[in-house]
Amino acid sequence: MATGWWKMAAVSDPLLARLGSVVPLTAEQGEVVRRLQGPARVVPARVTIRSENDPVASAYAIREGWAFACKMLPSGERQVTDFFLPGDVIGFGNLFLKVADQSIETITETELVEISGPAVRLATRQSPELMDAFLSLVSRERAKLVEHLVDVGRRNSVARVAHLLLEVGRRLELAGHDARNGYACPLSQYLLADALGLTAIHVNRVLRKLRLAGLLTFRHGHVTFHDRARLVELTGFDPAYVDPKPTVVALFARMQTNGSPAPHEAVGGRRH
Amino acid sequence: MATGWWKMAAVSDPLLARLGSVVPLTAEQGEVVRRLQGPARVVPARVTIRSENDPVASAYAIREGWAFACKMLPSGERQVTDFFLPGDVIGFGNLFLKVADQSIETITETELVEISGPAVRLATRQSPELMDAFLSLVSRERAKLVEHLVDVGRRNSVARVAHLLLEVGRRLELAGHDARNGYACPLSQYLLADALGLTAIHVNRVLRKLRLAGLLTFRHGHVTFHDRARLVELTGFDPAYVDPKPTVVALFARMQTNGSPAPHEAVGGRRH
DNA sequence: CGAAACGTTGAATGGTTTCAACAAGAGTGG
DNA sequence: CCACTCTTGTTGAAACCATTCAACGTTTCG
Repeated sequence: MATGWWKMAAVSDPLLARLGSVVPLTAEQGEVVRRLQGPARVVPARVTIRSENDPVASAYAIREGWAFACKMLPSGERQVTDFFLPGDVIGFGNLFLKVADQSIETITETELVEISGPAVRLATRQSPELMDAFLSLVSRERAKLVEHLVDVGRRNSVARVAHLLLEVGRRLELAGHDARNGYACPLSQYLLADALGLTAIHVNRVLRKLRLAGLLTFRHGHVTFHDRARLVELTGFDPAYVDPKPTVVALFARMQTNGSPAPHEAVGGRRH
Repeated sequence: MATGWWKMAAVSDPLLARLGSVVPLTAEQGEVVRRLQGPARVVPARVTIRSENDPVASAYAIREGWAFACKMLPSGERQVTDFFLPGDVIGFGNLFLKVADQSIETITETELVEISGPAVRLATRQSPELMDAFLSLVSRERAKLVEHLVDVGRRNSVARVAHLLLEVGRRLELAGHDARNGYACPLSQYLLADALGLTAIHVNRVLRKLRLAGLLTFRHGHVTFHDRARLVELTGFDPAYVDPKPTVVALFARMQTNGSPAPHEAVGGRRH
């Protein structure tokens, strides 16, 4: 962390914060969550934390720094599937696979906490609330993936780049950083390219276009939004899929007390 | 089902089959699984079973027919995120979101069973084995999504189309159909295009190219593989992500009996 | 039969990549 | 501290791939 320009305030317990944002947890449950985690560990930049096909025994919480998940193709190309920001909890979706289907690598120096998979499994069995919170995180991971697929499949390169930078900004805001008008961003144009299905060269040109259009500037590791309204319009960015929603738990609870465990309403008949 | 040419033998209980392929279930647990499901219902082709932003109260199992999940963009374009085949269980990944993040529509006439979300939730709380099986299905959904993202982001159009057709073939095989050399396939070129981030017109040209290259033929609703080896080489297709693996359960069980609930091994130090 | 969805083809256009080259910044070791 | 290297950023020109527009054939279904 020689330069440290991208450094941000570390959350004391990211996992607890994330789970708690979904379901209110008692002090006792908070203690259980704390015990799922190993000691904090500092990993240098550009280190592979876990490789594809490695056995999966843990998830991770990032207290500080940036990382990403990717998959390599036989041809040597790579597809970045997700970026991980300070405060993010990662790898829950892999926890029930025998081997990891993606690698995880650090971008900057990163302080992370290992979360024991088996311990998570035990805890969720003992506490339904924890299971709900846990499943919520998995759902969020999935929702991000779906949005990413839409991005790559059906948006043009300008909207693609802008959309990703808006998403990252929104996620930083949710983690308590002020990213409304911009943020420090250690993502290289190569990483952006591999996430968005473009070449780094083209990402460069797209960034120039965005800059000349007065929409946003991404230079020297800093993203600045110049015209948020037009950016949102251009990309169709809707932060719903990253914002922490109260889970469906409330709904479930209501249904149970109504004594109607299996409602089979008629299937809709809309035609397209 | 006027023509019925694509009709296939319906599985008696797809949900039970899928869960059972992951974790061995007792007769008692099988009975619980059976009670999660509503009556079978036949839905015509081209019907929206569930729309984006609808509240999520159930998942579905397809006894027969094909369906797909998609997301619409403000521009009116759509991104197909997954196809659902006979025997597939769908929508588990959405079960813990408040509202659906994707629509689900039938392609052919479809016979499906509704699976009550609240009932699933209760069942998984009472039976750890069911929870494992349930989480495994969610993981598989996620793995398919990741592979799809790689497809759209980093494969050329020819490999993209071929890869999707290989995947569908493999999934049909796993469901007990003989699809080694080909299969009946009701997917239109428009659907393929919206799944793969291409235009229908271009999909048409790509299919011609594949046909002329002697690799595969997709015409009149039937896919035929002419040179599987070269197709696999061309696409880098590795069915691991669709094949039902024994869950990580065995591993977990071993760790628990070792009395080591939270192993925090050193993080790997590989550099890229 | 007629309508609607799906498939097919050509020609022109435009977006993206490729290749090649060079500039700028960050980190390393003498 | 400077020279060196490595990574990242930047630009131009040519080649390529995919889309668009427009038209027509085919199949399916009411």
